[in-house]
Amino acid sequence: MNRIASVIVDVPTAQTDRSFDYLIPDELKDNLEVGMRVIVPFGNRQVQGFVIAFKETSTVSGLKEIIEPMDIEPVLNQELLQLGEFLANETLCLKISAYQVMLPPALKAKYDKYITLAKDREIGELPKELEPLFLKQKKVNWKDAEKLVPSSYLYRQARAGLFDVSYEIKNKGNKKKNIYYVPFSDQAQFLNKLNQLNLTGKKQLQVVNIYLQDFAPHTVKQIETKVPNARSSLNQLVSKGLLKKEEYEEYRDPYQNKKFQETKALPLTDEQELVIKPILDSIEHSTHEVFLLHGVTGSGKTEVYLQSIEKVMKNGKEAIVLVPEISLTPQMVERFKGRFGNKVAVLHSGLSLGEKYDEWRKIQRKEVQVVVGARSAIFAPFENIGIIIIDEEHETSYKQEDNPRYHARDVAIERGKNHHCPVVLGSATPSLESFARAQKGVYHLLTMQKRMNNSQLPVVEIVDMREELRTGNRSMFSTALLEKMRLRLERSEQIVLMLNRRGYSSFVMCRNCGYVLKCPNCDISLTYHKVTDQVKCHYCGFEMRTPKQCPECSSNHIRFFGTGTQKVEEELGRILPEARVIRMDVDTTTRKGSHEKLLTAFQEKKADILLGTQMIAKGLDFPNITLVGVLSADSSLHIPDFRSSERTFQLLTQVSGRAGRHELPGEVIIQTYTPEHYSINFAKEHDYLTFYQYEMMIRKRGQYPPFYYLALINVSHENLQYTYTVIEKITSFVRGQLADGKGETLILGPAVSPILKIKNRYRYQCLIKYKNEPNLISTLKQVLEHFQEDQVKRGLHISIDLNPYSMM
DNA sequence: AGCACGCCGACT
DNA sequence: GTCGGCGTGCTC
Repeated sequence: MNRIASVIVDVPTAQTDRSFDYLIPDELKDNLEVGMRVIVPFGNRQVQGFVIAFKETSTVSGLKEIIEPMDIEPVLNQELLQLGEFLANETLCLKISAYQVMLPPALKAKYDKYITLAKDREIGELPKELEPLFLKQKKVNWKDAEKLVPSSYLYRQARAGLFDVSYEIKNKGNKKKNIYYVPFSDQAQFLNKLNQLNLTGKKQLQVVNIYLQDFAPHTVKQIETKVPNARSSLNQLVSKGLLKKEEYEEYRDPYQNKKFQETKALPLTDEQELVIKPILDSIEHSTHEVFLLHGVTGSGKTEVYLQSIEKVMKNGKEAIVLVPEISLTPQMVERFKGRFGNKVAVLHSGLSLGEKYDEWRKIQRKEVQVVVGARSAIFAPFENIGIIIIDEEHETSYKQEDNPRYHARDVAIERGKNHHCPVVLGSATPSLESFARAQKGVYHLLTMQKRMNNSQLPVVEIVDMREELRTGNRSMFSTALLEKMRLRLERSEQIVLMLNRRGYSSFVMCRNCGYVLKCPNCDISLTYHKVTDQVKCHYCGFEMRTPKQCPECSSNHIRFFGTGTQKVEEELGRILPEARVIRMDVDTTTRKGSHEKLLTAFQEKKADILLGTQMIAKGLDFPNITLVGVLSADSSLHIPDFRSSERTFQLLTQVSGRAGRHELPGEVIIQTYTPEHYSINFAKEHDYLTFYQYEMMIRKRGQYPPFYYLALINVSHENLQYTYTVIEKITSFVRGQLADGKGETLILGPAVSPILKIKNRYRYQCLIKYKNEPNLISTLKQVLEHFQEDQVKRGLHISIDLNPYSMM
């Protein structure tokens, strides 16, 4: 019984996207579980795989045996295995990719290829170049050998029998282990043994004294702080049987050096009471329900989350909290750690591979009950989830932009169903999709309209920059904004300035011939970065020295147009020299922890102005901010994407919410060249509902979500002609399979992607709009299958995104 | 993905 | 005739 295991192998292709059966060797029978990773023979090599099921018979004869398990306990539980199937179906990804995405990256298999000299062959038979390598070690990394001789030679000689080739799976995420010296047995026996031994060594006695005091495990390092060079004495005590050596797994705790202020549950406002009641009911009765918590900025959503989680923990269950890119909001971590202490694991992209692995292990070992994290934390391997919370549910970072292209919200709801628990989506500006569902009664809508501390929403003023230009103000600051900034500086209150464009200028043009510097790899103009005197491409990372002469006409009238954060910083230094400015954008926050450092500095009032891109719009809660300035609301408005109005509204509302959250009242200035735009005007009024209704009307007219579902097929290749041929074939195939025009399905394309070329690849797309299309998934799978070969051999990329969030 | 098998052209 | 090019198909 159970002699056979079904395994999904780590070979990411469509042809191998199914299970393969393997015999379980007798010695593994009791130690192998579903959900473990194993190493299996596949073809003539070894690969990693996931055991997804056991069975007694197989339709395949001549099964091979599993070589060995990689885990002591399963890394995926039953629910996650099933969730993988769900992901593969819903996002058209390979099963193996679905499973990989659920694990911390440290557990992803990496293979190394090695060659060894075959038996009865001599080193002398090797070419001279390889000799030193083989003299040093028996097993030589293929990549190292490849650097010295052509790989064709290696292949030929391997076939001819000079080398044996082997594969080794290297496990990146090594557990951080420490060796501890532990007193042998219990205290009585320890003393007993000590008396028998009659120790003479001075150092040994010193060491024993330490153990007599605390009777606890110590590392060599710890002992050596009291007894220098104690290593050999410790080892002697081990050989005498008084101590024993043990390896303990040690966690790298990224927050270990930080003190968290302990907090208690705060009394809830009437609104909060009203809102939390149905959530607590759902927790109590273990019913799955999706709540949309719509609360204005500063209305105290977090306290509702915290107290819901408290209830869940009291019931002995676990909680998952998703926060958009958490490193952005250390304040959030603080609140959770402060309330729940070491019961919280934190997972986000700012951690190292090892740190992520350690946090994940705490979850796996049930040492924590709460996980706070970015998107992928939705796969936390809990087994008894009592609530899932997604804060800032409208954030686009919850959608993963490469395979598997999943949305954390969908996964959360699926897991909520599995665990019969509530899912809470919170936002001041819910996505249209979610709010529409709440309106239809699919989600349970909960509303909070008042700010805590009785503070008022800030007064928002729109400044027409065309008017400014007419009155002769050519600076990037309107008179109104500048005046209000001066006032804040006088009163030593703080200012937040947002400009959604990094770098110095947005494009570089020759005034003589009109030539604009473009990226050689992408269809995008280059951005000037003054600090390094370089021009950079923000899509592929291309950078070069700024040319002194125009590459087209050789004139030296090269000028910089448009405004980025760097230029604003420079300008601020000129017009408000007394102001201390912190600039925060991708360029100043790449280093680990730099983000937090900048924010802390601002919090400690070491600066008057925080200037940044949209990354400063979220989550900041500093009482001293009384002015928010949006330098140009237009940059996010004119992106060719049907969601650009929604994003602009969300961004403006979020950033406005940074002002006047506490005692001091806040003010917001929005500068724009299109002051009549509805996104800007409804944001000014803090009127989500009217914005929602207006935008819904536009979506209905444009046949966009939430009225239609979308599927986007994107094709890219180095050759323009070939790319077009492929997308044309795909589009006409899809037209034939789906009810184009007949039912409520519309197929648009082929069309050029909004950015024709990125990283030297031309891009075309086809957009499918549908309401109910039972053939969709199978049709798209056929597309992928049909072009599978071209993808491998000709370097064609086809991506299919169901419910895309970026049309680029 | 990685590898064997197998069918065609250019050489000892 | 044979070596080696890379198109095709398979991996429990």
